[in-house]
Amino acid sequence: MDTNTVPKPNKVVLQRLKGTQDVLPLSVADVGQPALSIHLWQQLEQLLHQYFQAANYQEIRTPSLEYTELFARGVGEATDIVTKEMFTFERSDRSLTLRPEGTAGVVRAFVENGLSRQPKPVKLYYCGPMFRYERPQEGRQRQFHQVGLELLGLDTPAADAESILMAAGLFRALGLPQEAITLRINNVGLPEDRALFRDALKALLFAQLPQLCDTCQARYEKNPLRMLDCKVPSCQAIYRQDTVSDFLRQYPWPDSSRVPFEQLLVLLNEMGVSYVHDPYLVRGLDYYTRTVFEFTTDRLGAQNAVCGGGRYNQLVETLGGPPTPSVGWAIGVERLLRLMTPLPPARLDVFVCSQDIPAAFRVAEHLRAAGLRVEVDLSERALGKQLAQASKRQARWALIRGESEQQADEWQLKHLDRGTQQTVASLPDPQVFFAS
RNA sequence: GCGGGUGUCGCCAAGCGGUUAAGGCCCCGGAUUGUGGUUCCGGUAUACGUGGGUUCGAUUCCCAUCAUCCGCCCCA
Repeated sequence: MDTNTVPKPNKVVLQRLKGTQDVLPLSVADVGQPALSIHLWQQLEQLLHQYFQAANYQEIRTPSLEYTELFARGVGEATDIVTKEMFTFERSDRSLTLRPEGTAGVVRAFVENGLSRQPKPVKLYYCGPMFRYERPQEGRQRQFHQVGLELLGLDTPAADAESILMAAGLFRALGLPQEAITLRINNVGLPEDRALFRDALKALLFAQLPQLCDTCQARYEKNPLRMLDCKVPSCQAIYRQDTVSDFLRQYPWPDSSRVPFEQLLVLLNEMGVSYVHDPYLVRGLDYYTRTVFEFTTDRLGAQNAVCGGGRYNQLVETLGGPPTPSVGWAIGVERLLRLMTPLPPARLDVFVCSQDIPAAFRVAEHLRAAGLRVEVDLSERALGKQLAQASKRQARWALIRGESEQQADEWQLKHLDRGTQQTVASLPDPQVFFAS
């Protein structure tokens, strides 16, 4: 470091934090650009609430800030998220963290507010910002958003199936091309069974341990299943050899870990949901039991996961609640938005050009009450200028009032696409005059 | 944390050692003191990311730094 270089006070405080985004409105003319717009966001949100509520899921909103301990215990002490990706700070000798994912907070609220006493299953969904301290790149931000579903209090193949169907159905409802999305699914067993599975896997790989990368060697001790997720080619070569692959595919899981998963696959087949049973699929969060799944796409660059989830039968207990087997998933909203096709935005119906401001406000209120989108020109400029504004804003109609109209208490109604114009009353009938 | 690319007005973008640092879009005004979308004219702006170095002279070359984008890792 060059010690005689004194960094000058800069504009940093006036900039967005790295990895955060402003979501901006786009004008009608801008739509079609790939930029993330508030317009597309609203399109998603509107459909989202309707979609979940149609299946009787209730929205839950939990704080963005929680005690650090919640995530340490909920997500898992050894996970990447907890060890290196959390925004954590100290306040009044408590450690606080901006939530890196949604499930832990939802489960905390479920326990704290006694939702565990409601009839099971409790069906919840959420949508909100999450925070992870990572290097930003395409499809990855430090503040991003997730839509999540949690189905609490039931351990049936049907519950797993519904959660997956809800995700797949949401993609369909949002108009995503089906061929762009792949469902991958796997069984990681119940904890007590997974311990044996893990030991068996370690025994199988023991001989090749020296050939594995450093990360894999560390995972061999701490979290052997995550080894399978390794991207290093030399490691993958080892994991993909027949002995390992056959082991994964043919591992004799006890009935309690195996049967419900097989029933789930039958249900998915029955429902015509296509999936890939990927024995190498493992997930980075510690709380999953038995079913894990992921929806991936090939259209988003390196960040190919759009939805991840699975069953978590012990998390609620871990966080101090009664035994509550549950299943859930989360979708990355920004990634989802990039797969969506924007609808044409609603167009401005009426632009009111007048220097008689009270009359302009009155007619605007009148027409808005009928559901029209109406804007009043506030510039007090010449009518020609105001009309130019009407065009720039791509309004369908302009209501024009100059001196003579003010005398007669009427408006000139101009259809801006056709150029036709007629005289209307001071409060024209929306049904009659703004029909087409 | 580790690689690679890129930084010139709000946006796009020329200049690549000596320029009043082009041009286009947007915005504002005028032609048109009451009628738009076309056209013509004019106008606003702390624009060369920041700090050093080389040089008589740096937007241009070198170094560092910051920001941003893409990739690794990880995840949604």
